Amino acid sequence: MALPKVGSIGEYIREQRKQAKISLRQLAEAAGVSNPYLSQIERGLRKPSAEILNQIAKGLRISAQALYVQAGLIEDREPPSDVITAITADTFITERQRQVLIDIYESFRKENRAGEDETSQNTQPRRDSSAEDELPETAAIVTTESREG
Amino acid sequence: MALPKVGSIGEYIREQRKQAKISLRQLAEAAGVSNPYLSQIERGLRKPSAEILNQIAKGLRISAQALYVQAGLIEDREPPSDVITAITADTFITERQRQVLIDIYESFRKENRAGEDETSQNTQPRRDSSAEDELPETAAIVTTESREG
DNA sequence: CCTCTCTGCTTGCAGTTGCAAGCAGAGAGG
DNA sequence: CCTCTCTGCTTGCAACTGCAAGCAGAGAGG
Repeated sequence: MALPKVGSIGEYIREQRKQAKISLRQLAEAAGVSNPYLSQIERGLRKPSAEILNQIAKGLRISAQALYVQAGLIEDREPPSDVITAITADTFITERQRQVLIDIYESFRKENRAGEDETSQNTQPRRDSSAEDELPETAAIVTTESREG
Repeated sequence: MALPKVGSIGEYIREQRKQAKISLRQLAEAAGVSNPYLSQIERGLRKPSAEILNQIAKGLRISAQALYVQAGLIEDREPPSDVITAITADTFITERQRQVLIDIYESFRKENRAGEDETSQNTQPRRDSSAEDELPETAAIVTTESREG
């Protein structure tokens, strides 16, 4: 772990804690680490072990993975969409059906990407509700494609 | 990190080293850790940090992730083989879209189950070709459901 | 016999990790 | 004013981590 990373894991933790609106002591207790130590970690004075990071993640209710990434323990691997992988590997449906499912899935993601671009200009992203509004149109498009295909 | 896990990380490392047919000193050098320390790790006398595990993984030419899993730092994320599980866990699409995909997937499987019952009476299962014949009907049914839903 | 090289391990130690005890400041309530 | 509770931080210290120096055994070659 390079020193720059350690500095940023502390900042990251403090940032997450502030977002969660809890005090240092509250997080320390929730995480099961001492509050002075947590303070030192946040200020970059100490380099916590993976186990401590795990505990802090639990206290913050975020994934330990996220903290490991910030701490430089692992690389940030954007998982290739598990859905596509799963569909591709699935043996219970035919190749044609797999392709249909993948097309639908990608169509959904494309719509959500477009939806996110639009909502990013609003005050708050309204992800679920905007997707619900768009869903009927999406299904119609997919249906048309299936018939032509 | 529970103690049992530490014990097994050492055994795992020794095992991998034996498979690679290199001596403890050779691995230590390749990994950039001291050989006495590596010896202690292999025998479970010391609990190495994630950074040391990273170095050892490099020396062994295996993924650090594998060692982290053995050490209990992260969970072994088997890529979900189940399409439903993958869809459920996907954060790129909305809950509603997830449900739609799951419904389609289950519909496909249901049709394939019926198709398999018919083809099982034949000499050889002709899964792909029979599925292609059935696909137009399947798509029509799905389309109807989507519009009604 | 010897020396040399390799093997894995022992041991002492410096630096690091994580904690307990406690400090100082801010705010609330009597 | 006081006490109390909360806040984040300081500090001393025990235990741990990782290393350097070195040991002992095995095998090879002269």
